[in-house]
Amino acid sequence: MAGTNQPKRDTKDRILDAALATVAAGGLMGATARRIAKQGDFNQALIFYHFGSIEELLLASLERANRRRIARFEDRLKNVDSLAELVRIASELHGGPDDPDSPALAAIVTGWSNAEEFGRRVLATMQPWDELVEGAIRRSLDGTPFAALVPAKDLSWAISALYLGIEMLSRLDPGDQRSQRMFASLGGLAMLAESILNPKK
Amino acid sequence: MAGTNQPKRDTKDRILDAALATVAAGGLMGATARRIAKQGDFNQALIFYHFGSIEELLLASLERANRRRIARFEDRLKNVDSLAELVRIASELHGGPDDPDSPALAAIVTGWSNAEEFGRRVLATMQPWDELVEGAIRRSLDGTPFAALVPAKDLSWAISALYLGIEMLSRLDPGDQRSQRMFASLGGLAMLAESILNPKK
DNA sequence: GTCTATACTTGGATAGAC
DNA sequence: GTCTATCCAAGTATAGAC
Repeated sequence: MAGTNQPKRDTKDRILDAALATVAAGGLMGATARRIAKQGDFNQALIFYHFGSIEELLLASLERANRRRIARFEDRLKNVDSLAELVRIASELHGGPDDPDSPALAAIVTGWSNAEEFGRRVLATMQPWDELVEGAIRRSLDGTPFAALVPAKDLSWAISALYLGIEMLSRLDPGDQRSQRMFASLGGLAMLAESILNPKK
Repeated sequence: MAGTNQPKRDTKDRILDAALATVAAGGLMGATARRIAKQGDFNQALIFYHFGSIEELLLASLERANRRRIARFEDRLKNVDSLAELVRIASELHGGPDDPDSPALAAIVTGWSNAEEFGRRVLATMQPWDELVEGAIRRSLDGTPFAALVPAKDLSWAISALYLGIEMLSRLDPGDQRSQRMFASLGGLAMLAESILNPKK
């Protein structure tokens, strides 16, 4: 496959770029062969010639983008030795405006599209949970030093995110063993944290 | 709309049930009008008569299932006053075998299907991250009481889940303000936890 | 390797009988 | 309110010329 030279200037890369851009713009369901080809200004048939199918193309683009991100972050990650730093890296990874792949990666992994009407209504559905969790957090932290330091709203949002992520991951994972253990550990952690911070109870 | 009586025995409910079941089985992309109708053993045209479109049907089924879950849990949630209990509820919510809606809800929210070949490959893509994070956690917790109590593997899995959830939520959220603040709070939290547990640093 | 043209399939949605 | 039949659009994929 890696011949002596390329005829034009790596068409496969152009296709991969176009796939990512198309997913970023319209979500997974919007990433059709026709639209990807239009986005990258090449012929639709090339996708099948080079990748065989849309699924294969999507996976290939995910894998390439992921390799890039890992290459950019692994040195730092390998030397992290504080939780605060770890959170900072995740934050960069998430919000970095210099990485155009980010939305496409999330879309391929999570599978749903951009924040149109549909997205907003999905979000609205979750709001009552958010409020319930926020109240629970407030009551939980009441009287601990955490109450002043961590806004309950932010923490409840994080918990919503964590919960959704767990649903998603365990859905991709056939066995679903890890989520069970994870919840157990998390429960132990929460209990420990409370006994340290709020022994009065 | 709520007439004096129903002709057969609430067809709309049957359609909603079938939609949920179909999504649970084959993911969002597998939830086509024809398959939903086959699943519920009714006519395809009824979907459009009662709901107008597939999107509307999916949203309606999400909303109904969500209302049910909230009704079942809100009393307990309103009285939670410990983080450990909160985690326990989330765990029940996640793993409860008595709630058949769970996979469908997650699928509608997350948008991608069941753990076929595609899902496994998506998962495989994330494994290197998992390992990097696990290492970071081990080094972070080294020398603290947490090291013995919380398996780094479980914690790293939780962090992967949290991260994906954040990506997903902030994608649904047009403004994307909350994720910024959440990361800030989370960073502060991590720093605080470390200064308490490991003042030697 | 790249293009044009097109075959084939599936899916959303509607018309109109009952 | 439910059924049959069908239209139409969009999508994946392939054949074959260049």
